[in-house]
Amino acid sequence: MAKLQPVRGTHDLLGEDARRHRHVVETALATAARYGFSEIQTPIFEFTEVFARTLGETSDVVSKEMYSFTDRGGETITLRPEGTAGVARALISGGLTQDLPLKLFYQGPMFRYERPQKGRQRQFHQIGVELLGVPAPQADIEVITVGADILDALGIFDGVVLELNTLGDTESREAYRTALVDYLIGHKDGLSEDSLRRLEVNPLRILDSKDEGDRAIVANAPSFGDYLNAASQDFYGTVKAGLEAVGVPYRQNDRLVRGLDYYCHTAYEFVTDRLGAQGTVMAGGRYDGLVEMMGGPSTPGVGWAAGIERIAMMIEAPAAPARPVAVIPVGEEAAIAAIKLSHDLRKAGIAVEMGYSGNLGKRMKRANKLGASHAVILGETELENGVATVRDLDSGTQTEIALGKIGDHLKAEV
RNA sequence: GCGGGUGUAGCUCAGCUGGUUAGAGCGCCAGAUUGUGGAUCUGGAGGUCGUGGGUUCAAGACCCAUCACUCGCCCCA
Repeated sequence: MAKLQPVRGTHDLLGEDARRHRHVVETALATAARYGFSEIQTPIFEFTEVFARTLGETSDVVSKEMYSFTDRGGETITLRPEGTAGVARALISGGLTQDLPLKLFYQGPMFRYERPQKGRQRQFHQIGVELLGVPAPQADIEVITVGADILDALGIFDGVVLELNTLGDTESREAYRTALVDYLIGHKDGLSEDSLRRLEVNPLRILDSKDEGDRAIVANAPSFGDYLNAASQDFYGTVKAGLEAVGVPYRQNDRLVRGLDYYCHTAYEFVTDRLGAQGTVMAGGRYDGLVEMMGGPSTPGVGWAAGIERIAMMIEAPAAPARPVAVIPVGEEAAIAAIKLSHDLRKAGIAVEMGYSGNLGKRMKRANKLGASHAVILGETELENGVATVRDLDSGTQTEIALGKIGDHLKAEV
């Protein structure tokens, strides 16, 4: 470390960036609240097992991207790489299965040891929702709809496309998986190196390979739709009908898959072409097997997560904070009076800036730079008369106003 | 983890085929203006040219390594 610098893939957030970030979180939380979601904050670290068990030992996230360490008590701990596992753990350990159905919203930092890129950092932030305890497709519809509504509230819905697919129930998925592997083994010679590896680990993933050779083979592969049993078809049909009813457009994407075993039925992603290689803005699916896999009672669930940084890059800049009023003392005597006046005005709900040094000219200059709407000048002559000079910095006009009435005057002006 | 690009002041960048004291604009500080800002003018601060090696009489420029950012792959939000 030659120079003091932030750890690779981490960033400081300030000014407009911080405002964008906050705006995403607040908009999402407020929107989700209208759908009955309430916030849950789970710890930033969990026992490593929580993630290893749920994400699968073979997944990239678990096998090479986790920030894991042994703490001073000898426990194996991992900084959370995603939010669902922690929520599922909380459901089990907190006995929340008594309160089903549950609609939870979360937000916060996640950690993955990945190569940083635009829209991909090692510490990144997600918002997400989980709807637990509802086996019916109405839950899927509601979860996708709240996501769409959030993107709409953030003004980026027109920059995004909802891609939708179904993985069917376990029976359908196993049947398809077998058929797909049989087919792919027959074309083994033409598959890319990556896909040969996927064939072992996660064959469904080959469906969305970007390799041209793979694509040619995949084009003639058996179709998932042919392997869906009646129940799975019904389920998916209801989800689609629901989305149509609420007017959320979607694009069927047969190649959209989820790697992990506990995913079933609905899989979806809101994607964009505005962020380069990082096209996925919000993604999720149904995970009926997850809670049981973690050792809890069989509990269906559906949810999504979205990258705050990615969304923050897409939205319009949020409104800047309200313009402050600059309180300017002139001379020693006025200093304390100015502190009191500032305090009173702030108590009255007005944003006040009062510099720490400088003469009137310098303070005026600073007030201008801060974008102050008014300067409230408090000098000896004003003090004697119990007034302050209130100058409108846009028009340049100024009047003397009694100290007790300044708050009201300023509020009336704005 | 793999492949490509970039790295000069707080910011955006210039710096010719290596040549002597590294520049501009914006921003910052100060003064013109010791109770009145925005404009203008004047002056000033700020750079081990990402870092470490190497080649050369001479390196910001060339070579190697390394760090960071960036684009794509992998994976994913």
